[in-house]
Amino acid sequence: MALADGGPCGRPRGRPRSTECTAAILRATTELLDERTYAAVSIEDIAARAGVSKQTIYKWWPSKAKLAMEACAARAADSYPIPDTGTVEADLLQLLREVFALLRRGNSRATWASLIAESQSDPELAKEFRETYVAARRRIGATILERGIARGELPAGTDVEAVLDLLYGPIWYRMLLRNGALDDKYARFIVAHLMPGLLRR
Amino acid sequence: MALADGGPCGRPRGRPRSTECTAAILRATTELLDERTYAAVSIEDIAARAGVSKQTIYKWWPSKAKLAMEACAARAADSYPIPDTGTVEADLLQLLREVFALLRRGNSRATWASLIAESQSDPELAKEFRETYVAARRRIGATILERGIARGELPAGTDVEAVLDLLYGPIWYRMLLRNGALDDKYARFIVAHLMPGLLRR
Amino acid sequence: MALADGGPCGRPRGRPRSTECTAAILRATTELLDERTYAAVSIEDIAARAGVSKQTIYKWWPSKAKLAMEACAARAADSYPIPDTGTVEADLLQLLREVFALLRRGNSRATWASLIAESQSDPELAKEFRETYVAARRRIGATILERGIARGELPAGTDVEAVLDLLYGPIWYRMLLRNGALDDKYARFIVAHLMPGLLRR
Amino acid sequence: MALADGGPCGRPRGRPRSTECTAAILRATTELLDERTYAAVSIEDIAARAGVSKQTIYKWWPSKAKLAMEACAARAADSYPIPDTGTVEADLLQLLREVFALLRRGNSRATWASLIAESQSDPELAKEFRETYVAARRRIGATILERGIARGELPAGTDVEAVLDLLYGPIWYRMLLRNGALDDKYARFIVAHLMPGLLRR
DNA sequence: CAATAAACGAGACGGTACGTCCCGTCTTCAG
DNA sequence: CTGAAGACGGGACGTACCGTCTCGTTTATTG
Repeated sequence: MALADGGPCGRPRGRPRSTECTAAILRATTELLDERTYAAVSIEDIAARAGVSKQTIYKWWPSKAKLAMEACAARAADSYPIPDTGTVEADLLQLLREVFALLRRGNSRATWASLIAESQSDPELAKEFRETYVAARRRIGATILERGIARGELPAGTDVEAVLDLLYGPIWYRMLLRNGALDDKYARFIVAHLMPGLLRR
Repeated sequence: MALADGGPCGRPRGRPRSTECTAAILRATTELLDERTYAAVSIEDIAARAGVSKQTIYKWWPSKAKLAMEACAARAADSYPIPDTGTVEADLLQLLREVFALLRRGNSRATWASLIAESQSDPELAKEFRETYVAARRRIGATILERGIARGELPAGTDVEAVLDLLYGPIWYRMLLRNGALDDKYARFIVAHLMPGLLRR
Repeated sequence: MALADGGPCGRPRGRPRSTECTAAILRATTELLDERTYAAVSIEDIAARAGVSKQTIYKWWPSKAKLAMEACAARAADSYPIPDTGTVEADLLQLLREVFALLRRGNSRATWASLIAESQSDPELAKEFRETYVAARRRIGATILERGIARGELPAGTDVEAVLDLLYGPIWYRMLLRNGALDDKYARFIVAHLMPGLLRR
Repeated sequence: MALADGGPCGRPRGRPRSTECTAAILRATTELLDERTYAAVSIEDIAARAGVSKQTIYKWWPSKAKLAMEACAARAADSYPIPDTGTVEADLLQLLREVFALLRRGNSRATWASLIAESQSDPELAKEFRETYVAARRRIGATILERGIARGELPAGTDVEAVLDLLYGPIWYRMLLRNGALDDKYARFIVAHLMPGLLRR
């Protein structure tokens, strides 16, 4: 029991993975993605910027997409807490504002868009994208809605998953297809139009 | 006026553009996009399949993306009429059903997704995408909403553009990020939850 | 007759192969092989020096070895005539002198050595090497010997092929294993010691 | 004596493990060189086969070539005695037969060829090759010739070194450039044609 | 009915990045 | 301290397409 704790196969052998390397690679990736579009960033560019050999990158990441995803996600690591103001409406509004703020950092918006695209032709990537990043954000929305149901604010039969699609959909739509503003006005509009359909009649 | 009819600068000289060629290229593109992912289809593949030289493709289309977009759009050419049942709710429902049906044809869904991705790093493409294809669909929704306003079903101050974001957003969201079903149930869910926020209080 | 002359399959289609390219590649190869060792010359170096893309090289030559062989052989293209002085001894002496002179040009000696090595692990290359370059030189020696036999200078039963091995062997030996001088003295020594074993008793 | 011989795990304070290592590395090298061409064997392959880390190899051998040379030479370690039959002709014949026999073992022939090639671009290796392996074999031939001179069979002024070139040259020539048989017939031919030029007139 | 001009097939070409292989060096840990 | 395990920087490999560029051929219109 105590021993098994150490990992799957005991002590690591050989030279340990360099944390500096990992950091340099992620940093270089983030920088380059902020400077240019995803498509214009090559693995060779990243290697050069990070002062690392290509092989080291290929050793730890299977593709540019996975690397970009990780680099992009690291930015959102200092995760915001789940809003809890007392009403579903205020909670959702705050949630949207935080999401918008995140997407405004650097080139995140365009990068995420490219990753979504990439994931259309890479099922493995799509899976990770959905299960790790999309799911994480949905869980926050789900918590808010479930609290609303528990509180009696929303009806018991609410289809939480589907409501989340209505909540998040408009964000990605503007971001990907319309190149529209993700601002406070839009956040308020979404919530204002969603609430009447949600509340107990 | 009468002269302008022939084209921008008089009569065409030389050998006219081969319609067979154009058709063969579009057909080959459609076929290949149905067989593989967008990323796995190269211009050289298309040329080979169409029995055409690369140059001929480059002559008429600036990029694989534009070509794919045209091939994909041709599928929706036999365009549905704007629904007009008498109520906004029924109109919107029918609209969504028609959109869903289109996206189920062949590999359209994945291809559109890839094009959206591509357009993130190609402003020219993004512009065309937005102005031609997205706008065309939005106009239908806008017409429905405006009729509702005229009819007094919806309040006069309705922000039509923003409402359309709420309407179309959830579709693309499921399609791109969730890989979820675009079925009748979803169409009804969207409309049902949207209406309370729209109707005159 | 007149038509068949044009080639195996009529007119060549598409853009014709650039003779400038071919020349530039061979020139670059020769230059680089004179500057450095065979092992230190990469296809990428050659491409860079020739101002040509790697692909163009790979299109026409299957390997660095074949390219080097061709470049090296081009140097000996202005081929010397078969000596014909009247005696086998004088003919062979002149032959050796000419061979030595060729091997002294640029870095030929080291390059041929590397090609011989390479051909040990590349049967295709070995075949070409033997059939094209080695055979061409042996043919000259064979002619000299056969004239000697016809003239009655050498016995009728002389094993020409084996004698050629005795003639050429010592050259390559000095060149490859001993790094010894290929000078006039050596040429005379070889011939002087070979003749007694050859002449009619 | 008997105890020390015992094996790898006899004495706790016994011989250092390095001899086992050395043996394993040489064995692996020999095996791999017999299975594939020199070029197709990498240091990493050898390390893997020997169950040894790369570093251990680099610690003792500066290059794959040196290692291969040693492994290849080890095969000839059970060195044949210098022939001494009474006549130069018979001695040389026996010498050639023994050399041929050695070169027929495993892949020796191809490996030596590759080493010769490698030595063209590695002066350090060339030096060792010449001074250690080539010289060792030449010394045997030299001894035979010098005995012949002492015996009065060969003239006093014989240029031993140059004669050795005539003797060994044809071997390597067949081996490297002609891929021809190294058989008894060839041995007899070489000696038979060499002798008339050597013997006192 | 030429002459002209564009469309077209074929394919060579310069270029960029790919993902892989192996080199030789390094860093850590076990015995 | 030796040696295994293996991470790392580096450099070349051979490949895949890109988009451009000649060519020769085909198919219209125009003088």
